[in-house]
Amino acid sequence: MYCFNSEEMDMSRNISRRRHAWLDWPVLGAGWKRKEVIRWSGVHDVHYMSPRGHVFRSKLKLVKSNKHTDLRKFHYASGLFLDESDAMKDIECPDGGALVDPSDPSERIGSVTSMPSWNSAPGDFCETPHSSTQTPQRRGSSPPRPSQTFRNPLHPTKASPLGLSPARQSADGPLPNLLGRVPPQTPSPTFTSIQLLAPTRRPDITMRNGSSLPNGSVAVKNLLLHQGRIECSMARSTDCQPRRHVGGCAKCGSDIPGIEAGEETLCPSCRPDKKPKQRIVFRKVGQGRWVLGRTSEVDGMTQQRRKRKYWTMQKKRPSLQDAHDSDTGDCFKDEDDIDDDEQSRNRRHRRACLRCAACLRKDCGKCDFCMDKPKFGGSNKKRQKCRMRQCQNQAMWHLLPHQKGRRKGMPSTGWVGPGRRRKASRLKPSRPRSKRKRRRPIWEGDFTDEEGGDDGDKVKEEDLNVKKSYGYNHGKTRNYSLKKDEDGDDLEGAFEAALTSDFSDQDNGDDTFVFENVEPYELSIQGCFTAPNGDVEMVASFQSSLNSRDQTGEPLAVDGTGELSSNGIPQLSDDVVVVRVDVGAPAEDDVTEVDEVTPVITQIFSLAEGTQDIQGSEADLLQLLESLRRTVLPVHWVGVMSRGPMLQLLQCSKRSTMADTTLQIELGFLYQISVQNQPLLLTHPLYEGRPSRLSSVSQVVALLLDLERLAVCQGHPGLAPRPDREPVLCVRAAACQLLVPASQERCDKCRDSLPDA
DNA sequence: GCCAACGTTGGC
DNA sequence: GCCAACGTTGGC
Repeated sequence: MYCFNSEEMDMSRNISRRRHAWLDWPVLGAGWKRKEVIRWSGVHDVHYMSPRGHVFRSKLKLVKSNKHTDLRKFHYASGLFLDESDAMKDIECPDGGALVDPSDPSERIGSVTSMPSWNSAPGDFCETPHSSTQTPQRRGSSPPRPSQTFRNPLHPTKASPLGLSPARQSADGPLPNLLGRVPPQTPSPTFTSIQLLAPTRRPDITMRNGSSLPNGSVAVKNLLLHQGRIECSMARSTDCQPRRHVGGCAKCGSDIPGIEAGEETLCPSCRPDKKPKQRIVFRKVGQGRWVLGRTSEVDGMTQQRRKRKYWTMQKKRPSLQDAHDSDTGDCFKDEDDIDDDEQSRNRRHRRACLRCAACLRKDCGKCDFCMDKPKFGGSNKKRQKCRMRQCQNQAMWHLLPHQKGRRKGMPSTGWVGPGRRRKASRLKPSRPRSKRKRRRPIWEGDFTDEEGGDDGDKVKEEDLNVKKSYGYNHGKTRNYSLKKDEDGDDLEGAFEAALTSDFSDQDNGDDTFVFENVEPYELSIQGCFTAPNGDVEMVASFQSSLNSRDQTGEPLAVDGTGELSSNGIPQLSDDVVVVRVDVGAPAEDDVTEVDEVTPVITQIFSLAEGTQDIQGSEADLLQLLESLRRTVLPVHWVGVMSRGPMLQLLQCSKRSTMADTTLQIELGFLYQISVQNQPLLLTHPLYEGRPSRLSSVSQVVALLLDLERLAVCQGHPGLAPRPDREPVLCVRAAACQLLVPASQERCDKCRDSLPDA
């Protein structure tokens, strides 16, 4: 076994570092640099830097910025021109105008001053008779011949573990491409098997112009060898003549019908039957999530553990965690998790739930992040996702729309972002914020929500509540008239304006919405309206009407046909304007996903008088669901169908005081309310004066609105002493009422159980 | 090969 | 502590 000495180890490290360092790349001209980046996954990326420091990460960008230079034959990965004659033509003919860019001569590839003529360069290594003239090469009549050589002879060196893959490719002879074909010209295996495996030997590749190519790249070498443009140290030896095939199988030499001379491939017997079996298999198990091992190798326990680790990792990140997601699993890790966690840290997490309105919308094209994007004419410095597209549940806090106000340089017209937070007076809710929204209490066994609960987080959470609650109890009515977005996406416009309405500095600077006196109502994302003229309009004056359980006339019921009114919207009341938002069929995915976190109700309570008259069908529930989806629900309430069949209304925001509350409507529109899997007792005041069945949209909305005025009883801290800094775990009194008015922290029963009570 | 954007870092 | 800048990486 060969052991590296310290010098070789240092050199190897240097080589490794060099692969991430900028190297001069005179092929493109003086001042140009090139860098190879090897990703964690093993993928190689190549970047170029102009003399002015502009970095190009793709050939497209390179070409775009050098429109006057023909880079069609520039091999981006290797950094060389595939056809030397073309390269020389470009480089040697600056006066022809092809290279001249008066506007930016320093950026020009292959400018006169930067790249001397290959022919006249001192130390020209072209030693063949043809090297003094370009004619044969230009005409393409001469077969490729070694026209370049290493200035410094190479010496066989011991193999290094670095760069094994390309070396093996060379050592084993030419590898076929996907079609089983091999390059027509390959260097001697004797040479490649030793030299390309020796990263500790990095002799310079000397170009004709006398400049040295940094040859840390195996790809460069392979290309040069492939093109016959360089020679190995044994170039003078007859053993080092490029192996050439006239045609036929490159491995056994047999003729292959249909293969012309000069074209090489592998015969069927020599061609690999199939792709080699991967020794390491990553399986994609979800959006952005991968697991190691084949399906058969991943048992349920492993999946569970990996899922737990995934969320363990997520909990460490300062993000706004999705309400459902963080409820899964505990945060304990076993020893096996450590390595995987280390890997996980190296991977990026897609900060998108892919379900919220922000995730589903398109780039606004107006925020600072969009303006930074190259497609919007930006310089790509920020490289951030559109602010309006930042996930409401998982985005980094500082990227959210209201976190970035107008700054210098932002346009004064058009959308200017949500802006700075309003002055406190404008944001102040009608009652103390602490009473309006409370943090969820910590319950026994609940480890999901309270980590990092420092003051800063509290502030952020409050701000989040601000963000997610588009309306406040100002005692005013708001009329929204939201212009359709430029791309015609109603939802975008609605969401954008919904956000903007509360956070923009320009309360009246934008004519897309106005404020009038109306009872506030927290508009959910789905609560946007489309006017017949195509504009998105919203009139949020339905608080009173929706809340009127005893309003004159029968509450709007979903009729047997499920028909809507003439304008395609369910009739709620005269002062409610509802516009279709999502008329698609209930997404199965949604049902499935929400189902995972749906509390399991083991006991059914119903206000129906007796169970013998249960009537109705699943179709009735579906019609009710469809109507609910077309109407305005209190913020973040979502209706889904689940097994039973059962229509469930869930509060999707974990920040809501109703996060743990579920309204279930069963066949016959019998319903029940559960809080943290516990049924709300029939004696609860919430049931008073309420119909026994929720057969209409207005009844459902009214109940949800009433629920939003409540909060989950925080219980009382247990009697068991807790060490300092340990979270206080709450327990409930035996007869806890579960839901209390939002102004109260706990019900009477739990209050009586307080230690000092 | 290219784009999108996540996550870190250095300057302020 | 904030944030502009950008290295870096995942996905297509």
